[in-house]
Amino acid sequence: METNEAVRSLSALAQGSRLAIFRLLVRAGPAGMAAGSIGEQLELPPATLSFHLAGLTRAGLARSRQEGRFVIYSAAFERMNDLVAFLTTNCCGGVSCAPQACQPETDKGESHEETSRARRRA
Amino acid sequence: METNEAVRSLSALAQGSRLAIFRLLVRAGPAGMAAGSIGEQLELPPATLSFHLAGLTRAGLARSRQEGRFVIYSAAFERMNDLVAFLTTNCCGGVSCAPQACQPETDKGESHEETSRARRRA
DNA sequence: CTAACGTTTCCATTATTCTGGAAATATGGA
DNA sequence: TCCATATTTCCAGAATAATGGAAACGTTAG
Repeated sequence: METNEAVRSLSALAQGSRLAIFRLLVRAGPAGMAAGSIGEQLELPPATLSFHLAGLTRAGLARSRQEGRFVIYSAAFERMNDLVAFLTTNCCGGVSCAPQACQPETDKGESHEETSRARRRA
Repeated sequence: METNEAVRSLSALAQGSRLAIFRLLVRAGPAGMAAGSIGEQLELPPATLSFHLAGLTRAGLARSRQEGRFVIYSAAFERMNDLVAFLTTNCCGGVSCAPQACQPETDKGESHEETSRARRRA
């Protein structure tokens, strides 16, 4: 993922309504949700909702498909994963520091070697 | 992690210079980097750099410690991990959809079927 | 065709953020 | 003490983003 794409995606998520919309779509899975349902659930007026949905779409984090009279929005999971990877790559210089294991000087009695192997399952 | 915290963190990352700074710090690991080195590497004037470092710090994504005449900044890995978790939780309704496995209709072929069912293990 | 519904566009107002020069503030050394 | 170096604060101009009412647009059913 390129830096500019990442900035666009992060900008899209850096706003209360859009973040709420995105998380709703993440929950909804590939099936997605109609624009109206989203607006109803989050209590957003149509114009505002549409503005934010357009933002998420422009950022590549959501897609839409027409289904009858409804427009169904769904999260772009692949893009979300790319973004997460972009943020965590080369964590600690790439040396034995799986993302979930990055815990700097925060705690006291932790070892310094045991986390070298990545645990990809959460 | 709370929504407002997430928005603050995402806002902090949603800007080219700050994203670059953060990734530099992620690479640097817990050792961190002096403010000056960051500015040098990214060619940012002092005022601009300080502005963005303050932003990252306010957002909880970086911390600073004084070391002699230098101020050393380092990434707050724990916060970064919280943020990633926040974005990916309840992916696909929580049904057997580990973050890295969320791949909806990404491929060239479209799938307009009801994919509300979980895919076991990608 | 017409009516009804769902969604988007238009628009103006308001609010927030980015930028960087210059000056102020810390820190350590001579 | 005084100087050099490192970083932050002050400031203000320029740019960008959020909001929501009203109207326009698309789609389907009757």
